[in-house]
This record gives sequence, C-alpha cells and structure tokens, in this order.
Amino acid sequence: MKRTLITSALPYANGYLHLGHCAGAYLPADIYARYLRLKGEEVLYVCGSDEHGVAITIAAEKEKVSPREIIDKYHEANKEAFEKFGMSFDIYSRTSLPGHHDTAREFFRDFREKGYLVDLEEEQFYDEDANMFLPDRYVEGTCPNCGYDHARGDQCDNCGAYYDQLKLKNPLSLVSGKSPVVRRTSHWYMRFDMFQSFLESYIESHAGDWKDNVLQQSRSWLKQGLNERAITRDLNWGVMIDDIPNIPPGKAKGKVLYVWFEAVLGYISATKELINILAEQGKGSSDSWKKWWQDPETRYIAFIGKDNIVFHTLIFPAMLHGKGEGYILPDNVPANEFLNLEGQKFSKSRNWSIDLRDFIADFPEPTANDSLRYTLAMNLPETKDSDFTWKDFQARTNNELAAIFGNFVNRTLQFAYKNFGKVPDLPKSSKWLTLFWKNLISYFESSGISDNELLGRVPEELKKIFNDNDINLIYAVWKGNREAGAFYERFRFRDGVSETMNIARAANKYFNDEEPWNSIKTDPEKAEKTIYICCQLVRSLAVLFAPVTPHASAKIFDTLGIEYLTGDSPKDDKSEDYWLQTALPADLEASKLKEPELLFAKIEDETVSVQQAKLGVKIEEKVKDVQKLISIEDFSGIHLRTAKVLKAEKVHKSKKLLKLLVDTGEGERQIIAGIAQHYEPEQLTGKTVIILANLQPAKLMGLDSYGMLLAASDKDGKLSILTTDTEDMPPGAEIH
RNA sequence: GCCGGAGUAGCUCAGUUGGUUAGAGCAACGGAAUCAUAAUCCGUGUGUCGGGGGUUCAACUCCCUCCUCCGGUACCA
Repeated sequence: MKRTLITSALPYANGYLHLGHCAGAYLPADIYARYLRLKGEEVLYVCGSDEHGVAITIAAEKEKVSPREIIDKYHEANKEAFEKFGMSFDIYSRTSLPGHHDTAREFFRDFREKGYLVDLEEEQFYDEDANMFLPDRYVEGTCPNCGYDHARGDQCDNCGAYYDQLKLKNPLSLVSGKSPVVRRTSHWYMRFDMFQSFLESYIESHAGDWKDNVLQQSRSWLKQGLNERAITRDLNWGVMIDDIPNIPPGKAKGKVLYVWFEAVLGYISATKELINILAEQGKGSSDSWKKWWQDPETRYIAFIGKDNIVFHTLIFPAMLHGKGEGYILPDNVPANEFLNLEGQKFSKSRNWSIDLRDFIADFPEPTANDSLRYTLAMNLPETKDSDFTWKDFQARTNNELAAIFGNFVNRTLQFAYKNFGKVPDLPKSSKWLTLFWKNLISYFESSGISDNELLGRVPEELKKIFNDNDINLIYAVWKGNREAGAFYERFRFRDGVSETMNIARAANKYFNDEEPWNSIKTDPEKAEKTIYICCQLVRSLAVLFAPVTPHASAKIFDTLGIEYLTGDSPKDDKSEDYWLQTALPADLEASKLKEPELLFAKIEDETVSVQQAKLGVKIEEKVKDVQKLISIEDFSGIHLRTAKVLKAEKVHKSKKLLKLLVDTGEGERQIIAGIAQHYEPEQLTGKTVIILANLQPAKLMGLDSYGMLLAASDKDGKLSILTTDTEDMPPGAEIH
C-alpha cells in the first residue's frame, strides 16, 4: 500500500493569507491530497503557522501588543480561512506549541553533539531602546560608497554596493529611530559545507523527476559551495536554547533558534501532535509518527513557493540527513512560481491583495470557494508567474464551471427530478446495462490496440446494448479519469483539471445527442436509459471534481443521497480506488433524489467592478482597534438623528442598493443604503430610522448619498435596521 | 552586480530529446437544438514564438548579445 506524506510551507503568522499563497503552496497540495485519498492511498497532510521570528516582534512592537496576541490573531484567522476554503489538512498546527520547541531543541542538541555546529563571535548593531540586535533589514544609514542617505543594512539601493554592516555611516535603527551601538555577540552556525557532497548526489538523483526551476536553483547553490549559516539569533521570541545540557551558563541566554532552522521542523512537530491526539483517543500508538518520517516506504512531497526552494531541497534535507535515525527526504518539491494580481505583484503595504478571509466574507456561499479554487487551479503558476484577474474569475466561473460542469449536473438532475422524481430505474430492455458497462470498461482496459482503433472495434454484443453515443461517453470518462490522474501525479494540476472539464463537455454532448426531451415523449424507455447514464456521470464528475470543487461535490452527493467521496480526511481512507471506479456505474437505483439546487452562482459584472475598486485602497487595521476606547467628546462629533423614510426604491442594476428619500426634520435628503437584499422598498416607507447625519456625502452607483442608514448585522451578514421604540418620534430627534 | 526562471494568438497559458501546415481554453463569428442558470453541442479564423546576430539541410527549441518581468543571493522568512 502506498503511503504519502504531504506538507505545505508553513504560512507566517504576521498577516492574512492571500490568493497568491493559496495558488503557490496550498491549493495544489490540497488537490493532490484529495486525489490520493480518493485513490485509496494512505495520506497525511500537515501544515501550520510559523510563529517565530523578528518580523512578529516588530509587528507586535508597532501595534503595542504582545507577540502572542499577533500570532493568536493570525493563526486563528488563517486557520479558519483555510477551513472554509476547503483545505483538507489532517492537522493545522503552530510552531509556538511546546511540542515543537522540544523537537527543535532536540535537533539543535543533536547537531551540537555531532559537531555540526560551531560558535563564532561577531560585532553587530544593537538597539538599546528596543533591547535587540538589529538585522540588516532594520538598519538604515549613509552609504560608505556613494553617500546615498537611505542605504540599507549591508547593501545600497542607490549604487548597489555591498559592504559590512558596521561600515554604514550614521546608522539609524528602523525599530526605534535612534542610533544603534555596536556590541559583541556570539552565535551558533551550522556547518552546511559538511553536507555538500551528500546534497549533490541527492539533488542529482532527482534530475529526472524534479521541476527544472527547483533543480537549477539547487544546483546553482551547490555550485557556489555551501557555507556555514547562523542558526541562532539574539531575540526573546522563539525557541529558547538556554536549557540545553553542556552549554556554559549564560552563553545561550537571550538567544533563540533562527526561524529558518526551526520552522521546517514544524512539519515533524505537527505530525507528532496529531499522532498524540489520535493515541489519546486510542487510535494507534504515540510513536507511529515515525512511519511518516522514518519509513522508507513513505513518499514525502513538500509543496512550496519558489522563494522557499533551497530551504526544502538543501537545508531541510541536510538537517534530516544529519539527524539520522532513518529520516526520509523529500521525494519531490513541486515549487510553484508566483501569482500576480491584475498584472501586479501582491503587496500588503499597498493593499494590492485579495486576502482569503476577505474573499470568504464577500462570497459566503461554500461553492463560491470552489469557483475560486477552480479559477486558481486553472491559473496555477506551474512554470512561470501567472495572473489572477477578477474578470478571469468571472469568466471561469460563468463560462466553464457553471456553464459546463454545473449545467450538466443541473440539466440532468432537473430532468430526472421533474420526470421521474428520482434517478430513473433502468428499463427492462436495458436490464443488464450496468453489467455490460463493466464489460465495456474491461474491453477498453485489456485491448492492446491504439486508442484510435479502440472505439472502432467495440465487440458486437456490447453494441447491442450501447449505441455510439453511450460508447463515446463511457470512453470519455474512462480515458479522462486516467489522464487527469496522470497529470496530477506529475504535479500538472492545470492540465488535470482541464481534462476533468473535458469529461463534463463530453457529458453535455451526450445529453444533446440523446435528446431525452424528445425521447421522453416518443420512446420513454430510451429516455430512462439516457438519464440513468447521465446520473451516473453526474456522480462520477462529483468524484472527479472533488479535489478541485469539494463543496459542490458534497452538494451533489447530498442531492443524490449517496456517500460523500470528496477526499476529505480521513473518512474516505478505505483503500478502494474510487478514482478509477468513476469509469464504472455506481449503485444509484435505490436513491431518492432531492430537489436539485444550482451548484454555482454566476458572477455579475457589478461584483467584478466592486472587487476591482477595492484593490489598492489602504485600510489600516490593528489588533487592538476593537477594544479602542473613545471619549465622550469623540462621540459628540457623531451626529445620529431619527429620520422618516418618505420614499424608497430599488437602484437600477444594483442588487444591494436602495435609494431612500428621508425627512430629517430639517429637510429632505437622499440616502443610498446597501440593504436591498434584506428589505423591500415598501417595508421601509413610513418607518422612522436612525441615520448618521454628518457623514461625508458619497457616490454609490452614480447616485449621491447624504448620510448613512444604521443597521445591525450578524456574522452571517443578515441585516436589521435600527428604528425607534415608539412610533411617534419626530424626524430629526437627536440620539445620544 | 552575481545565480536561476520567464517573455508564444485579443486574454490566460501548453509546447517533451531541434524535424512537416506552432497548440488548448476563454473571448469573437456562423449554424443546430430548446431538457438546463440564454446554459449546451457543431463549425470557423488568428500568431515578425521579446529585439538583434550566429550554428544547422532544418531553430519557439541550441549558442551569443541586448531589453523587460519575477525569485534567490541579507542576522528576510
């Protein structure tokens, strides 16, 4: 039995995940994991938050909160977003857990004992206000070469010169803004030079199966020769090493393991954590994590973005090899390039980004996540940087996902529901159809002839049961699931998904060619057979699309009233190859059909423009904002008034907006309110509502709005407008 | 600067070791059909393959050079 360990790069817990991250290391890994689970393989897919490092302490400093608050906020937010996005992690852990610290310390101690570490002294800038040593990134000063004022750490952006950090003139700490002092410090370095030849043969052993960019990048590093690298730094946030035996007292004080050294070990810690949880529930023993990391029968696939290549092809393998104990190395590191957004790089500081959580908030339907997954899957940066645009998202959703896959499912299930109220029984004339279907598949599989000839030589006895349309369709699903699977196994996810969509195309063609809307009148038995076969295809497509659109697939299984096969962990783990079985008919006859619902909502032009307009608009957000207290004077600047709704009407071409004419006591004014999905215009006329009267006027859908209608919203986005308790409150009454 | 990747149809992208007329999806146009979210199915074009030079019988593919973009090269993660 095949066993596969899958990891995705640990996202750094100082910001929200955006679509670029999803396309890089997460969605492809999830597709792969779900695919393998459907194949009946044993899979473990682990990930978690990377929660240490100086970027987190700086972020904490800036927001005047503790590092713990930063990581809690982003860990929880990212974990939740991943869940809703449909990531099928077996565990999503975090590196701040004690178990991870233990794992990391164990590696450190072991490497020190084995002589892989050296300690070296050096001088470095120290910020006395912030109490920290300053990485190059946090020092600015005058370039010793060209005199440029804003030269960074050890490189000048103006003239491009490199120099020792300490040669920088008039250095300033970017943390406190003060001048840093020079202090001596010592650090442990890992002797990566000792692993040079081992890594060379490791990399070359994968010359045939790794992606070119991964191979070349790794070779290039090896060609330049590996050096020792510092694995500790002076910081009080991270994995402490002051309790390691045989280190002179005080020497390790205030030092933590450097993040690049410790974060990759998070994969192992997360595995141990999951296995411990399972062991406590009586499922397996607590050291069975070893079968995932120390058993040569396990394949390990590490999904990452291109910025992470050498850490997963050289540094992590060196660490695993150095640790010994049978640790396995990555079998493949399918690194993706980067995803751009509307032609530009993702950038948090410019808010040129789509955060996953914002997408989920704006598109709360679970299957909208599938639209996103599909769009990203079809645009994965597999060989070069690719581009996400909202127009493409719209086109992929409307013209492909909804129009081809969604439409086939819908037209089939609607037809079955309206005409039969269930998946139709096979008519007497086709009683043996499922049996012959299996024979047809056996014929496809056993014949040694070329694919072109395959269809021409279908045995006569099968042709008595199946017409050409039937045979072409069954051939398409048989061929398609193999090709899609083969693409997935080569980490060609875009091609795999395309291939799956082609099966849906063939299914639509079959429906057209069979014309059940005619045969239901002229030859009902034929219609029953056609729709029976279409229902089989609906079910097959639900399985085949599950790695990409798990929510939609679940909806289909639910409508058909059959078992969910979405490759979620771990319940599909039954060692049956459900993937290949999609070419065969499943047991559907007994099932009762629910009334079918649409799978995918179409994306309107308006939605696209709203989303496009959000890009690049800066929003400041801080951890403590929610708790921020304001004074009574602050509140007096906010003019809340009652107002009577005189007239309400829908805004043309807008789903969400209502145009209101209100009496404010002092006169009439127009307010555009985003409540059309919750209130009909008639419900509002005559009501006394609360408005924010001194809000800056704004233009919405080209209409001027003078003020804001107040409404409460719950977490599902349901709205309730504020009104006064008594009916006779006059317009213009103050609220305080 | 150095190292790696990329620049192909209006758009998003494939193009294996150099070998006939450079492909797919979407968009566009024409037709068939009306079960289905006006959704489907069939048919039709389109390319100085970033610029320039070279090797070869033959170059999108190999070499040189220039331009543009991305990543690595930091005590960035």
